[in-house]
Amino acid sequence: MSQNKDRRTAILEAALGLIAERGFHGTPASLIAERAGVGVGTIYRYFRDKDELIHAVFQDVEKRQIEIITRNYDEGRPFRERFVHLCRNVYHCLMENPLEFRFLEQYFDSPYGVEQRRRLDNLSRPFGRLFFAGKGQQVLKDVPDKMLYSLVFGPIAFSIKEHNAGFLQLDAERIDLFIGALWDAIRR
Amino acid sequence: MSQNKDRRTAILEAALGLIAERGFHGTPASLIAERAGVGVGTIYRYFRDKDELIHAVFQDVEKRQIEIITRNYDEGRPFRERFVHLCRNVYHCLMENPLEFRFLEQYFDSPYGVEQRRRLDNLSRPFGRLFFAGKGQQVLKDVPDKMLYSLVFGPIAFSIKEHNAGFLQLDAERIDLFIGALWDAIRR
DNA sequence: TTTCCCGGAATGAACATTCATTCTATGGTC
DNA sequence: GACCATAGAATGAATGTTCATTCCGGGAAA
Repeated sequence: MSQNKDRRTAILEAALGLIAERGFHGTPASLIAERAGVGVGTIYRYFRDKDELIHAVFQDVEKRQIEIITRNYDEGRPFRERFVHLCRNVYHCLMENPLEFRFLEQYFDSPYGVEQRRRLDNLSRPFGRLFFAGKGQQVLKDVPDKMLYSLVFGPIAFSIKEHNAGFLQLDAERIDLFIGALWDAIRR
Repeated sequence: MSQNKDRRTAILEAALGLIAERGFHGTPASLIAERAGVGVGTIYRYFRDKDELIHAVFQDVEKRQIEIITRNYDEGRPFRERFVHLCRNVYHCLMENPLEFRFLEQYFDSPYGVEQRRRLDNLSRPFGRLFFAGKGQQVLKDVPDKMLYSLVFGPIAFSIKEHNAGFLQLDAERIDLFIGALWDAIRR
């Protein structure tokens, strides 16, 4: 019973790690099976085919991320404070698990993820509410939400890539510096 | 003589288009040959293997982009004006050729492009000089160049993706609105 | 015994790459 | 000009490899 759960999880984790490291190309089912400590055939007991496996990995990752992003989030706090909190959480959860980040990168920019592009909205729903309120209170620039998303997520994703590639050291202080700049970009 | 040039070019263009549309996976050499109006074997006359072809496509695209970005660029103009000019050109050249943009996206976020990540520096060298001057004159935030890059290229890339996916209409006016926000993010 | 789950060898499809052969262009000879 | 010889480019069928997926023998649980 929990054996099932464990195997499935092992396969998902192996796939996540391998795909993050080697891309979709470079990770044959045989490798996934090997790292998961499982026979090749077993993969097909849990997932119809490789595509289904990959989408399952995505959903798994997404679920965890949403959980982290909204952790300790209090809609009652002042506006800027909420923004900083959310951004910190985003940085946190993307930097904490570089594997997940690399997987998401690949996923969204590949045919797999194109259909799911809208799902980004899930990740950013709390931001959506924040932006709505902010525009209403004339705190934020009065531009389409998508523009605000771009101004916030664009730099975050870009900077984490640079960080992971070793070109930019991102410590807590730098991150707050960044978030300050993001705020400057979206504030009225 | 120019026949050679033409064939090579035809192969590069076919590869660019197909990879942009279908990803690295989905484009076998046979398809590239077919679209280029060329025998499969011919590809291997011009490129050692598929990897070399893909890197060649990248270099080709990069060259054209640099040319466009620095077009009509006058280092003598005032600071903010230069910034706006460069940003407009970046938007312009990335939006003008969605195929090239999609190719670059895939390339950079795949094992192919990781080793070339540094090359982004080529694309952004004029920005580098701008940032250096701007920090010296205390016009820009005194943070690492990579942070400034992230604050500028991150939103640009992100917003163009949204545009290409049909979620955000980007006309000249919007673009200038964007560039204004980018400026707010990096200015002191 | 029956049922269910595993592993991993076996299968076949999809590809990248090669290479024997066919073309084409050039220039020398009459 | 007509003819031929040669070099080197182009071709695509053939090859070998790499997978995703299937299948079957074996063993654990019931």
